[in-house]
Amino acid sequence: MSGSKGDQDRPAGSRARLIAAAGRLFHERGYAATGLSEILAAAGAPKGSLYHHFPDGKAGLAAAALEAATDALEASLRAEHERARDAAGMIEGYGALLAGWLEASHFTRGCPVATVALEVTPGDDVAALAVQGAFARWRKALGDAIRADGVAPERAGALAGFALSAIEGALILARTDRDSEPVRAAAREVASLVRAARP
Amino acid sequence: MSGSKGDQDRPAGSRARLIAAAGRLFHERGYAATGLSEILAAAGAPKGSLYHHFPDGKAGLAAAALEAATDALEASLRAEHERARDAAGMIEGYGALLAGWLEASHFTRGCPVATVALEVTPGDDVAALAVQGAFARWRKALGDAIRADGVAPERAGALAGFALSAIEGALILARTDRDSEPVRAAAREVASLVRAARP
DNA sequence: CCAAAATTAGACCGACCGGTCTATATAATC
DNA sequence: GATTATATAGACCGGTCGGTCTAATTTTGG
Repeated sequence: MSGSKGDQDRPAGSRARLIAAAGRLFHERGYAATGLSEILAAAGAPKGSLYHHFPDGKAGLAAAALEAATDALEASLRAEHERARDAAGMIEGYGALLAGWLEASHFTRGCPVATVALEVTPGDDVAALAVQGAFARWRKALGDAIRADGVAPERAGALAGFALSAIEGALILARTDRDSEPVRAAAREVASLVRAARP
Repeated sequence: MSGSKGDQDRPAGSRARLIAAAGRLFHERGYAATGLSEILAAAGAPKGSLYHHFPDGKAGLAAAALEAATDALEASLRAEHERARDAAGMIEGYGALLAGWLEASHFTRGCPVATVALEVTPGDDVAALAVQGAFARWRKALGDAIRADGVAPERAGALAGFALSAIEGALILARTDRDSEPVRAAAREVASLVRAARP
């Protein structure tokens, strides 16, 4: 093969196509509402491939898709931090980015993790951990950036959590109202709080 | 019967029991993940009753459950406004209320509307409208309270939307982390913003 | 008391669910 | 080129899905 194992080749291995298709469908419709047959059809793969690459079936595929989405979003967040000078600018820029993605998907894709997060039931340990981990990583990335601005660690942690809350919530409202303004507004409000917390 | 049509009697008519059971299950697990058979079993009603009271089946039942939940939450919000003196106090009190409910349900019930909101697909017009309406009503209730404090209407509207975003997002994080602190924290942050906006 | 309406009851339906399994094809390794 | 992993392919399974339909029962109104 042209790439190393785990990389997605341009013609795309079926494993990568399955993750991509599952990610998109879970993102838009949710976990329970998405059938394996839809995923298979979207990925152009037979069932055998799915259970070869993901012995745990739908749940394993979801875990992989969740992790991929988390990686991508965390990378975007950190990239946005490098682009902007400070944490406040990062947050505003990230809000704009998310708002743009939401519009581009015609308001069908908000936060890929939240969709699954609300379907997790006590007992779904794998999914619960994946979702928890995703939020924890974003919170850490946000906290790192805010602390780098000289904000007191305790206040920085609180602001990171609050920023995450506000943006997650705004994504839901924006998706529902088919209007990305709430996301940009939330980012602006939070950025303003972060600026006020700087020494 | 002891009550007028539409009221839920104490022994409870099957219509009311269906709405209650559906509300609870959709709230905890989501729409797609909840089967009719579970709802029927929880309500102790046969299928005939469901399709008699809700000719549109699962979707109609969900709409009714969503409306009931919205009514209850809006009433709580307005009651909290009467209890507290001002909008900021109302928001903090409401955050505490939501946090308490989340804990009481062992972190299985966050926002009943958000769960369904994220499963709505373009074409689900009834559900989309119900969800949109729920958020709009809460936003209005929040805005009314903030305006009553003398905050400029434009700023009050923005703060109401932001408050809703923050609390909705916090409910997701709190449910995921099994820790209600994000909800109280979000309410505190928003309340502080509202106080700062007063004349 | 009886007819009419409202409600309950659940058997039944085709479609689809996620998952298993065997057979085949394609690559990698010797 | 033979052998062994790796991956593809899809028929097939029991179970459950949401929904329909007929019959029995209860309640209501005259």
